[in-house]
Amino acid sequence: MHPYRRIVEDVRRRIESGELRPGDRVPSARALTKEWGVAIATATRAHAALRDEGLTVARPGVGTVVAGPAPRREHELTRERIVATAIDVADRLGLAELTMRRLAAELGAATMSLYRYVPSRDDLIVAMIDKALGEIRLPRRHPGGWRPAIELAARQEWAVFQRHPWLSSSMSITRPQIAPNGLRLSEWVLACFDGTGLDLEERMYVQIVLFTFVRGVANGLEPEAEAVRETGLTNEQWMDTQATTLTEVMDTNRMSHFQQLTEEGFDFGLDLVFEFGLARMLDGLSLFVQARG
Amino acid sequence: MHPYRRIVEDVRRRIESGELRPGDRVPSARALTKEWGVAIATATRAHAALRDEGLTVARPGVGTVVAGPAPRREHELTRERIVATAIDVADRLGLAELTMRRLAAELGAATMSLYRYVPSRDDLIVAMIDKALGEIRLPRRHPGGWRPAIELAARQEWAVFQRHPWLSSSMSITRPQIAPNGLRLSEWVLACFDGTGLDLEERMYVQIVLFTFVRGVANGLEPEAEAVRETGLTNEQWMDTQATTLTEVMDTNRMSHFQQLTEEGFDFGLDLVFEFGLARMLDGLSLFVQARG
DNA sequence: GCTCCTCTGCGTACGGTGTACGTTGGTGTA
DNA sequence: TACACCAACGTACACCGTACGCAGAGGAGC
Repeated sequence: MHPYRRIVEDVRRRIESGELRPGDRVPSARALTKEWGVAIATATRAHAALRDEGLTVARPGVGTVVAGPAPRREHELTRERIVATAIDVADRLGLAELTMRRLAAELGAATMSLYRYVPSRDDLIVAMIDKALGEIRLPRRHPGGWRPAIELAARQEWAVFQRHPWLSSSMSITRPQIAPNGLRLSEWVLACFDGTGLDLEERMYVQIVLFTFVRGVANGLEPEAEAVRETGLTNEQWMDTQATTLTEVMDTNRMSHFQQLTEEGFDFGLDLVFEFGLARMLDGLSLFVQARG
Repeated sequence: MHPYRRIVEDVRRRIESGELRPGDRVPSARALTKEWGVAIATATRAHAALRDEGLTVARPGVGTVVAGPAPRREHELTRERIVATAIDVADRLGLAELTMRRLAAELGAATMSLYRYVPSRDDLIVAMIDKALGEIRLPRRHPGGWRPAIELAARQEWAVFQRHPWLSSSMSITRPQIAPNGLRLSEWVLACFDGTGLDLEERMYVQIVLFTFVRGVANGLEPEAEAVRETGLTNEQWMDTQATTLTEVMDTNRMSHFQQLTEEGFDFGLDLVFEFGLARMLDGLSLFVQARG
């Protein structure tokens, strides 16, 4: 048996026994020379044989690696892992606290290592946006006509914005970046109107207006979350602290309606604003679709 | 004649001749001792007499100043002037370029001088918001029923957002700060519905939803302006540069509607989005008001 | 065995930010 | 003369994003 064969069989055994799993690195050529006391040419030949048999894959600059879908290694630095962790940090601490240094610390890596996987902080945020939008799950077929369909889309969007308070403001700051999942969403809404009389341009306006509305309401989410983080106060408690300033302004300007409202007590909630606005919006769109149909 | 009297009469003459105007500083006590060769007690007595006669006002730490409404001095550092200049810079360069150092340079002052008049950059921005909202001019009476009235309000808001592209995103980032001019605006919209069946809480929802919509559309303004500043490209030209990425994504995901749309050419404009959305919104609100009336 | 190129990970340093703190030189007043 | 006050400002700090380049490990080919 050729010496390199012995190496191949040994590696195969270690793969089959589960000692080496997909994605793990097989000993490098130089390591094999030491381990088996062979020349590097032999080691290279073993690598080549392993590759020919489909057991391994050579990744230049990385090493020879066991083939197969690599089960994510725990602490491997990865664009995927970076983006996911960034979203987690932003969800917990707010987008302002998401600094490259903090993110690196969270990942247990050095700051500059991140830049191997992400061109800049801005690009990272775009990636975060896309991933967050990817959470939106829409059925393949549109249920029960256009109205329930786009209502479903709006509610899904709203849910994502609630889970990620930083999302809406990020989307308004960045130029409409090419987020594949954003396009997917748009496409779905455009398709809702198949069978109605709306042409594509009209559908596009509907889609933009609807999304703009949802995002607009969601813009109130981040400050709310941040204030709770910072002061530990709920929205209501904070309102109370501002009440004196508020009444002062109201008094000097004779704002009767406002005054009455605060006296009666007004439980303002973004959720209710969303519900109210969505209902009006859909009503308005209904009239438009009817007129075009 | 007592010596201090001579001083008083001299200052009076200089005020009446217009040599000293309201807001100007009368020579300090120490200056008078040198100028007239008198003791400081005499100079102080002169100051007291001037104050008693209502000609001047003593401002501790500043000096004795000619009474009357001070016509704004040209290069005097003032909260008013700081806020106005800040708005100007933000309009021209964008909010991100509005740094305390740049603002100070623009004002011909040292950076830290600004902090005498403004507690922090965030507070400055709140002041800017209020001042910008103050540009909105609404008639005392509401013209022709609630619908034209709130349409007018929405258009005024839209105009302000267009003049100040930074405004909408700033308002979404800061907590609903107590901006007197914002309250004034809200009050006006609330009053639009006098005579309809809407109670105050319902009006409040209408007001918030309408404003949220306008602000939401306006959120697209700043990135647009910034991109033009940065790259010198118009919105359309920029779209072209992204076209390749776009079509790539579209092709791999089979987005037929989107594809067709870009082939036909779609002239997307925030103005048109605003018009379309506003019309739908008002239609939707009409149904609501009718149902309540 | 040697050279060459690639790839990951990372340390250092730069130019920017908001702003805390303390100093300076003038003021009116007791 | 001593005191409290105030506008203006210079310096310094902590923190930010990130350009640049280095070290080390790997495979490929001669």
